[in-house]
Amino acid sequence: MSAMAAQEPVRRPGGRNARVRTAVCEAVLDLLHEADWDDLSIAQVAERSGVHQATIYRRWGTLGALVDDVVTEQLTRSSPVPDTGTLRGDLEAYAVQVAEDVAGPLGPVFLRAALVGARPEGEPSKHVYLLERGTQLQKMLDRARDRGENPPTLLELLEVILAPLYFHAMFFERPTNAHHARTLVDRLLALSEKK
Amino acid sequence: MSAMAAQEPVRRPGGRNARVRTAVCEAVLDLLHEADWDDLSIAQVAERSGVHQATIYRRWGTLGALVDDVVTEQLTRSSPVPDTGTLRGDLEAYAVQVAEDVAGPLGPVFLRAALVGARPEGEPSKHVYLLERGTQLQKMLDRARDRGENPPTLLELLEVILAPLYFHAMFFERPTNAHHARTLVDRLLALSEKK
DNA sequence: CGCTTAAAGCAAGACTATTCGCGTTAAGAT
DNA sequence: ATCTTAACGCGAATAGTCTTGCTTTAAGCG
Repeated sequence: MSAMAAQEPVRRPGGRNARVRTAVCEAVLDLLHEADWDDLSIAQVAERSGVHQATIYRRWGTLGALVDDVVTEQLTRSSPVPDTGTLRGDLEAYAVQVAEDVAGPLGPVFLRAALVGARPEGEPSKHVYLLERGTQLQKMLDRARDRGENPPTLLELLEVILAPLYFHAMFFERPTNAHHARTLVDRLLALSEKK
Repeated sequence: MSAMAAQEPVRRPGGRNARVRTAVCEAVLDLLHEADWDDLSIAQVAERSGVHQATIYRRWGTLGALVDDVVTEQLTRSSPVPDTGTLRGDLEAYAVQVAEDVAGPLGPVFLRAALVGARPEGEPSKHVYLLERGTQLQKMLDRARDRGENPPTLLELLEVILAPLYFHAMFFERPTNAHHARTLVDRLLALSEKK
């Protein structure tokens, strides 16, 4: 559950930067597993993490920005883009991975965070996260092309696989499962073949 | 912009029910057009609508529930399910409609509302809205089948058309347009043909 | 037309969330 | 080892949100 170890002697200037960050992140994740975003408060995070409220306000500003930061980092670290040797293999591994993420407790939180325009500065924003991920996925598709396979475009991948998985997480009680993920992969590959 | 006229002599018991509701709804929509959800407050809605804060708190409880209520009603009243005589025609009309809705100022708000578990009681919830809409769409598909066409399933429709449109609204700056909507319809029909 | 009653208005007060000034701590540099 | 400084901890001040008791209004009804 708590995947981030304290990386003691790091970070740039003045303060005991990193320690605070990991403590806060852990607290947020913990609390998010115990209750909804709506039940979360900065006061709560402060208490749980042992970091003073004022510090959290100073570093993140709002609850939205904090959650966004934490959740994005968490998801980014979790799923590496697969490289199984076949397009189908890659796609299935990726789809199942996403399905799991999105079905987990952080799934809805992540989606909601994407809709909250609350980043400290003009910083990152969901789009950049998506772009980074997009770049990796593009490489995956390129590999397939290099092998002589006939991969879909990145946009098709996003629309046919990612979008439905997110959609389920938003509107259906039981979001997704591996079988569903595989159905989506079939659909995407069928599209590519047709062309 | 303000689509709801005051329906004076209606509603059930005691109070001057309807007048207040429409005033509040209008205020919320106005304010939502002017700024983000995050900048919205109940105090603001009270001032703009001329309805007292306490009244709003008593009737809706939270900002989330209020926005959810207003936005859902708004979207529900807007788009009727089309009946053009052909499956393709229906699908295109529907897709373009949704694309417009979701690209408008209320699009992101609606999506966000779907992720906020803030309904007064255990009442409606997004799912019911979706179900209602789903029923209508199912009828549309049934009509196509009765005409001898080969329509997709409702789930396929949702996944191939609705999900990508929502996805774009969430993660891309320029959400969608009619052309994109038509591409999605093509994709869906291609899937049906294959089977 | 005059009751009954649910819902609205109002204002005070409780409760939270957010900001601020100031003293303290420790990371990185000399 | 000492110095510098950004970031932290703390408590108090401020601002904003939400609740509550009481009074008033008007919809529906006899």
